[in-house]
Amino acid sequence: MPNPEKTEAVQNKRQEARPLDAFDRKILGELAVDAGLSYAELGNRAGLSAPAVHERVKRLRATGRIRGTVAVLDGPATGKPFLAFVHVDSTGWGKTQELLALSELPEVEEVHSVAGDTCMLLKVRCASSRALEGLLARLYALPSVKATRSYVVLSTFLERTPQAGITSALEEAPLVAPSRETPA
Amino acid sequence: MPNPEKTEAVQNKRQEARPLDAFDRKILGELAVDAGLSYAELGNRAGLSAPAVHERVKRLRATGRIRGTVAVLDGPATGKPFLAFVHVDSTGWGKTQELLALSELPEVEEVHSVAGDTCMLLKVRCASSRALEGLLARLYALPSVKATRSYVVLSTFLERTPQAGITSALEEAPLVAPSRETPA
DNA sequence: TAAAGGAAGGAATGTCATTCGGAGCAATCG
DNA sequence: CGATTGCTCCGAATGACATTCCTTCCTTTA
Repeated sequence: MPNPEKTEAVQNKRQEARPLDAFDRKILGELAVDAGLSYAELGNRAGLSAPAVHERVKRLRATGRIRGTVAVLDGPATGKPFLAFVHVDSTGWGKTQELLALSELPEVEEVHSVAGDTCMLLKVRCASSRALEGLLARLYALPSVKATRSYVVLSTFLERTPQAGITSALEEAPLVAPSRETPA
Repeated sequence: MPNPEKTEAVQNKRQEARPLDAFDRKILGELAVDAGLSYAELGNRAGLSAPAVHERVKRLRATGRIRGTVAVLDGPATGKPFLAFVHVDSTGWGKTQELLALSELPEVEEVHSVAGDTCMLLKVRCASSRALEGLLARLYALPSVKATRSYVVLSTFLERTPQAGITSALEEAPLVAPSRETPA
């Protein structure tokens, strides 16, 4: 019979207290750019053998670091050249259920609740300006939607999924004198 | 010697005048959700043999419909739990070169120029609020950046890459009477 | 110091991606 | 109207690669 306390400790170690060593981050960085790499090639780049990389990737998937592997489609080339960000101001709170229904549409790519002068932020990609109009019509059909502001994308300079790298320099050199809470 | 006119026609047919038949769209739809499917399984779902699917996928990649295959990383699980959309107001025009330099940072995931009351729209994901502050500091360090408005994401309800589906109903039922330009 | 857990490397095996050849079909041209 | 060309599909064969097993090494713990 396993010791429950120890089991929990091990699970914690597995699930959260594993701070992604350099090998993991290197593997994640490569896979975030090209998931079609073979484990052998991935091992070459990371300095590990193929089985070792396989083991780590399996763990990264199991622990949720890697959410999945997808093919990135080109919007214009697949018939949806219109990209827009839509800010939604809604009355009340918790009416998100209605907005989530819009997630069924393949045109809706992202739905976030945000802090700021707006409530919800949508990223939508559709076939034409008329389709965008139809989407806004559906938004306004929701009783809780008070107003929307659309930002139609003219040019996309960069668009990618989350990357593995972390720029530590961003956390240094604050605007004011550093507090003593986080000494070097 | 090939007929130039005919060659061009064929190339056009290959590069643009191929309107993605039902098989292609089905394949794209599946791969956009899970690129790890085997060609045999993909063939089952699309109603084709494995070599036929392989041929189509190769063509979809060659024609740019599929931009690549990537592993989707989980932001919080990989150490970057702070997601924000930053609107940038800049003076002048064509100063995007400076903004593109920020694309080097793995924290910057998207850079668009948009129509609306703002010029540029950035999607950034970073490790902490301090890192976000550091990123904004770098933005304001650019001489053309006049102001920014940040929308920090509180909850993400949906976040995915471009999908293959197109909701044709969105282009129907316009708000006003349909013009005679596009008769049924 | 001894023991145990975890991780990496090498080799073997199974699965799958990829290629090759042949057949059906449509459009085109004579 | 018939022949030909080009395209796409399928079945089989091959090769590469993912996946597993097992041994060894290292680190941690009692």
